[in-house]
Amino acid sequence: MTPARTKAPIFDVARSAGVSIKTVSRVVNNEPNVRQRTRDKVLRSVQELRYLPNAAARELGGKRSRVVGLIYENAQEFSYLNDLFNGALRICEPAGYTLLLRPLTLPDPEIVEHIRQFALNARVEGFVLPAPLGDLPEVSALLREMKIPFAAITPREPAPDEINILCNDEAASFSLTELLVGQGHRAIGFIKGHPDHGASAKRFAGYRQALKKHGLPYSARLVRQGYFDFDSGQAAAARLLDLPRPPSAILASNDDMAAGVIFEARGRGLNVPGDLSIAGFDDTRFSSRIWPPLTTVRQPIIKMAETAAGLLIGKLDGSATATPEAPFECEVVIRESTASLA
Amino acid sequence: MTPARTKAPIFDVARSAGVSIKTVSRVVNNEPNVRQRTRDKVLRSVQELRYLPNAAARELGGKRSRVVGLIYENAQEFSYLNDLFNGALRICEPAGYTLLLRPLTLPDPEIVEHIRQFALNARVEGFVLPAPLGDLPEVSALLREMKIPFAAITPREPAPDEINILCNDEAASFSLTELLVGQGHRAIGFIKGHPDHGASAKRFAGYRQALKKHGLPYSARLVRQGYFDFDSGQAAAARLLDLPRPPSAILASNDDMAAGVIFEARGRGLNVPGDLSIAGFDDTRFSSRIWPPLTTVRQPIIKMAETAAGLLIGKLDGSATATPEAPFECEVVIRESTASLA
DNA sequence: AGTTGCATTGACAACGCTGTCAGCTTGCTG
DNA sequence: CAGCAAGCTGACAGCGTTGTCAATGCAACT
Repeated sequence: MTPARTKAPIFDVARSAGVSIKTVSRVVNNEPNVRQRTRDKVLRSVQELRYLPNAAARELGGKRSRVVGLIYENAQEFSYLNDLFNGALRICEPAGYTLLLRPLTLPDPEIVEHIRQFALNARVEGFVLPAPLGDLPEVSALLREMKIPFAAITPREPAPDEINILCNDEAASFSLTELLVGQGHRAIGFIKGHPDHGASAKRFAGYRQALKKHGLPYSARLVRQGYFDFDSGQAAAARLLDLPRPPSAILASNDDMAAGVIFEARGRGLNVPGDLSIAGFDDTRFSSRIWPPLTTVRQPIIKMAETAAGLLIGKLDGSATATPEAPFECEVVIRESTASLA
Repeated sequence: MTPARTKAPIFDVARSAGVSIKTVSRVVNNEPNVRQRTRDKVLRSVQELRYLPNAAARELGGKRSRVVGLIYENAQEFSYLNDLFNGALRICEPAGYTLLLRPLTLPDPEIVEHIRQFALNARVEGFVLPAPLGDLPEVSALLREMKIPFAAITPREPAPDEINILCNDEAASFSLTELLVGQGHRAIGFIKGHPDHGASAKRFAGYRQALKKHGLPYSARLVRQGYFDFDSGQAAAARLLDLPRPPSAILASNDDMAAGVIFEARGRGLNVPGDLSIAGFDDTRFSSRIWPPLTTVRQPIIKMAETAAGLLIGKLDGSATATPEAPFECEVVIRESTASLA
């Protein structure tokens, strides 16, 4: 008894549409050189039979895995990662791409090997590189060597031939500083972000420019290095508040550090914003939920991730459109952690 | 000119080891019936040539995709998701499985269709179902229909033939309540969690039991329904604090809601813990970073996820070991949001 | 009508594994 | 020492696509 197997799904579609499997393949992959009438016929059969191409066979036959990798620093703010993932997924899924996540613990002396293994194992065709990964020279060198294109999100220095997603951190920082100046603050402390992140330098630059514009003196005393984490924010705040003439406002380069500043301030019995105004960056999930709710800057991360994934997929699909893309706009969110100087 | 192609990687290994490709396949897949000497020879060649099996070919030939799906409610606490993912990944990766994430927005009338599509597209072989997904009957029905095994994490009602990862929420809630009682609190408010989550009922039960044990009257006035989110916590707190004789302590069924309670308390000028003690559940990233740091309960989520993934893979690989698995232990973390009644 | 050239289509061989099954070895048993 | 079962190994046929290339159709030309 010969089993009445129907060879493969694609055969069924081909038979039902009265064409060859190759033509079905062409239609499914949106290739040119198929008459409209034929295309319609095939499409109808595809729908009718709920045909779903077998990804494994596709990859084996066609050398394309349709896998996009998103590698990230595991210490990153979760809400940032979540937005990143959701944004990228929103583009990848409908485009028929699989989005694969891979956390990395930095610093990692073997990062190159880790990424290489991941790329090989998962047959990653293109990477989304959120900060600070886009700034690690060994990483971009590896990807270039492996000929895997990538989209860097807010890298410090945009790589010339790659996709870069930027946002106007500097302008946002400028605005935030101006806000504090407008509230009468004269001694404004600043906590820098992690030096490996592209955003850190930009945020600092915006701060300095705003001071300059308003004729306020820049004082290195009022600037401390932080590392984007809560503890470093708290430590930096402690040192700023220990100053003989402490600042009346502190600008932290992200919300985690700003939360650390609030923590430290409250620990000292200081009233926020009465005694000390505090602002951060990123508009984290908890920014609006700690007390007092944090004045901060919101990046359109979801949109940025969508754009990154979209451009990357465009490149992979060959429908390229290289892109200078204007930087994305950040938005200052004013809440209750900042107030006019009494 | 015939290109001197070496057929396929596995051929090279076979040649180098002086065996057939089938034997290489056996060794790589850890199948039985290979002499130790042969196995060693092959393994040596594998290492030497850095052989990496082609996943697509493997899937096409063998009908196994080695993909584990992790679907989750997008509104979940990020740190919870992060732990979940990292835990599961820690097991999947070395085992040669790919872990695929898929957020779901609940409630979703088309959830079944969404999961079906995901399972089909990604050829998912097994699912990890964190709460509350393990409790949706349509979801488990679908997976059973598709014959896809799953591991449910803290489901309300463990499914008989599936893998269930539990933890002793009830005991932890009991301890937490006892702690407050021990601090002299007599009127202890309770904010329930989302009714769809298995943990909610257990946490509530632990609270009641502790009251009972210590001879404190149970009062429905002091219990409010919440939904695990900040806002519902704040709203519930508002109603509890509006009571003619408000509680001196509030136990919220998770940290997000506890943060809402703190927020509400501070908004009313109440001193925490001086005027009101507050405790939560989950030991979220921010639990220790808000002011005051939160007394809470920590679940070993990473371990739970590891176990879930491990058991699931065991089932998929056929090296099953069905598992009654004792529930995991939660740990009460005492911080500064709770204090003795003055 | 015969040509030319391009658009359209199909036949068929990969792609790199695993499953099946038959064949060869071993080690025991009687 | 034949006989047999169990252990081990390899040949070969898929698996469901896509790439290649040859064949065909068709319109616009001579």
